[in-house]
Amino acid sequence: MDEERPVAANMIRPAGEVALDDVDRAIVRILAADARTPNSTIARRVGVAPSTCLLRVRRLQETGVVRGFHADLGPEALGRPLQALVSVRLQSHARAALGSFAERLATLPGVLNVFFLAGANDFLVHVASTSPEDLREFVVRNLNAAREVASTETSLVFEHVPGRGLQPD
Amino acid sequence: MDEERPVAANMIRPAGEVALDDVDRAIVRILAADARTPNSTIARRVGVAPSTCLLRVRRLQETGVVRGFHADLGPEALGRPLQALVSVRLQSHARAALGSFAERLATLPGVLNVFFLAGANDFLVHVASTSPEDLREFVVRNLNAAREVASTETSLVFEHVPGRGLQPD
DNA sequence: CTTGAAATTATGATGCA
DNA sequence: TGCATCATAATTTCAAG
Repeated sequence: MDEERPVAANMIRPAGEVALDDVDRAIVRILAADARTPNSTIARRVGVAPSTCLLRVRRLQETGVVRGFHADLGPEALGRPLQALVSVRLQSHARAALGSFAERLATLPGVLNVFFLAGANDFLVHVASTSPEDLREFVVRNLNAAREVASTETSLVFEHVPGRGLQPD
Repeated sequence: MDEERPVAANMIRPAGEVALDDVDRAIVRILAADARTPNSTIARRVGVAPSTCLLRVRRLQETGVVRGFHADLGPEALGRPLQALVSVRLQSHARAALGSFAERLATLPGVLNVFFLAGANDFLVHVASTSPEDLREFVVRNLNAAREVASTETSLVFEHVPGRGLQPD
């Protein structure tokens, strides 16, 4: 009696800014801090009825304010204590295949983010590795060995400080 | 009768890798995909009793495999459609204040991440802005104007592809 | 690890401003 | 339109086996 949750059948395209009132903003803040907070608790904290709160949360999802809820995993506990940012410069003729190349990168184990960068005409790969050897092999095998890649530059991440992010005031 | 949830009184420091069995890995995958999946649904999908599943989830939190659950917010819907990565190089004498400087940066609206980079002896700020003017003002006011900062280099993010991340096979 | 039962929560229908 | 109340189904949670 549950199986697949439709989540949001008619998702509004995240084209423009969505108007939020104080209740919406409070809900967003709570869900950003702890996505598993029960609906009834959110309702009480923001001062509305649970049914109203449920409607608000669903609307926030439908309007693209909330795109999803995810567990935040600990890299060290999962055996990937070493993070790096790898800046990649492509061959000037290989720009066409950029999309599919990055898509493939994004599916590799340990790849946290891929950023396409405008301006420098290259991209940045954020990766978590099990060891320095693993990192080196990742860069050599998946980046340097690719025909599309002209050069790479690897920077070790000494510390990662999550910002306050997108939370509304 | 709920108020503050203690979450994990005796949190194990994320010093080393944690051994996971198939059930743990399946739970992690489900929570990474949708952190609001009901415990009973997780239990059925991974093939254990709900009470067992609840214990597993709590252990995953205590051991640092799961650090938290967060709503994924849409930058466009929240009025910050423009993302950038700003590489910052510090004055060679200002390294001591690096920590507090980055801490302060991380609390500014729109700052998604701050990465301390070893090797290049500088750091990278991932920021979401409301407009090009807003981005420019952010860089000038919070970075260039700081005494500690020697130089910055801003790259616009053309597209952000989330990787498969840390999910176990 | 499971069963089972009590407390808590989610959710939709309905009525009110 | 937006919200609250209420009733019912589902879930969480813990004690025992």
